[in-house]
Amino acid sequence: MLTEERHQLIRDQLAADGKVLAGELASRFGVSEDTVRRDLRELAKAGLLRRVYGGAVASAPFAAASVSQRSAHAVEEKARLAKTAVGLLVAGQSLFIDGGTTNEAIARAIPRDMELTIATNSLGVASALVDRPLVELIVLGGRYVPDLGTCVGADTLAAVAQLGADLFFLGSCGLDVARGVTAFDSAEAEVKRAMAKNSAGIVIAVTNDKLATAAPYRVAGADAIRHLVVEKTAPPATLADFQSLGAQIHFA
Amino acid sequence: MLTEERHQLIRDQLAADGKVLAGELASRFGVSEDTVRRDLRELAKAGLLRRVYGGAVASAPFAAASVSQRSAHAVEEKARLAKTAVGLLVAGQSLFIDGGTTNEAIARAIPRDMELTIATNSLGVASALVDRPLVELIVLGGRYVPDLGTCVGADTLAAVAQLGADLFFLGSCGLDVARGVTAFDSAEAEVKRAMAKNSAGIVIAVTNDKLATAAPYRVAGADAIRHLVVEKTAPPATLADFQSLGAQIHFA
DNA sequence: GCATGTTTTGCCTGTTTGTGCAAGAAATGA
DNA sequence: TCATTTCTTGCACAAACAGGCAAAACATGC
Repeated sequence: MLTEERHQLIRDQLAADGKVLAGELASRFGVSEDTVRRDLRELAKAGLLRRVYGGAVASAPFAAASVSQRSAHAVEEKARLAKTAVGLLVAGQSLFIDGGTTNEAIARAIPRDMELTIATNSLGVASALVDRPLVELIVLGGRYVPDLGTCVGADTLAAVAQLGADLFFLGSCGLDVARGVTAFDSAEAEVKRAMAKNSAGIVIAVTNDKLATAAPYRVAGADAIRHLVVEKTAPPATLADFQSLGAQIHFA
Repeated sequence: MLTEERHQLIRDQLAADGKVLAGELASRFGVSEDTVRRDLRELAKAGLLRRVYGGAVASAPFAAASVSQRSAHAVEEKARLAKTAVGLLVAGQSLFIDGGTTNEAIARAIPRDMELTIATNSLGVASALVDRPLVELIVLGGRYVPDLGTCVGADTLAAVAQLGADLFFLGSCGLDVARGVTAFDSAEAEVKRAMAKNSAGIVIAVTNDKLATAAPYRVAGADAIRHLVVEKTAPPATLADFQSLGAQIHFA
């Protein structure tokens, strides 16, 4: 049996059942589980499936961008980043928080006994804050975009324009020294720019996979970042670049 | 069975039923309750559900403290009212839906295959609609009031003023023939009035305990009600009064 | 044919991850 | 209050994992 042949059969079963088991494939193909694991690893690297313990599942192409699907990814890391990020907060501050799973983790990590004013266009962030009695929550309405989990558009921009904040927790889609902070969506980037304009400092918390990557729409230059919260394992060279542009680095 | 698979099934049931029981899941998956508890703990950590004693519930704003206390009340009745209320909808319509547990039940009851434009100031309603791909959702932002589960204030009013709707699902606090539709909160009443003004017809769905009661702030006269959805056990005399003022009565 | 280098595969190594069990803590309901 | 259920924590075991290694199959050049 050819390697290519196995790959095709794996993809077929994945399309039919939505999942495959490593052991099952091994006995079906008459090869060792190690070989199957290698196959799965390769296919995962090509983005054709998502590897999980015991096998693999279909890498939902449509829902990949959707917030609900993403949030299962790198939960631990994001929780650690969130914990460090909330350490930057001072009681009484006012914040902008936009969308993204990292920002939702930050919202959940905000201590219940801290008095804050928080404006957000993310329903996920808003939900996380509804039962915080000391948080004055301002919802930035507008047209809701399911893929982003946030509100965007003219209404959102108008609402942002009327507010100011001490800190802006910017959910970054891509972060690169040269290209700055970038987003995948034009309307989303516009809202982020408005928030950045009306806040005194920008805080960005990112997992390693966002570092040194860029998306089409520019939000702000790398020099606009006041605080950068990263994992301990982040590449030091990249961090040094951001630091030289004025960003304060915080390790989670 | 893959861990990932269990997580997905848990989320599916959560989306369908709004709750899951640890013991039930364990026997359904053929694993120990400890494993299910670990699954639930992980999903809760990712913010995908809210852990409760005995299982888990959907992590939506309607699980917030103030609202959840109410939502435990008369769940069955409200689900029936909701089912009848969505029967009034026609594909392509635009709606205002404001807060309240009954309106949240209505939002959940909206069929997934119906195309609608829905504007709401309730986070509970909004989160119930986020995964309806055919619903164009407009969030009416503003200052969030935890006790109400809705946004109110000048920003909300400004957003409402820019929109119009075919129907307005008015979450009523009190409903009396003489005093009309009334609310407990001044700012809340103001938003309701704005929505009523910009919509072609008002729909009110109420449980019996709201009938023939009144709250301090007046929203609209009883003659403004186009559709009134009530329980089968509602007092006929009261209903006759509303009917004589032009309301169409629908029994759940 | 022969030698060389590459690819694929299976096996072995230690490590990680998921699972069930048991004991103690916490929450619930009478 | 007490009894029961549910939950968390620590532990042990098995399954699954990545990486290194060597044998076999294959291609390439002489």
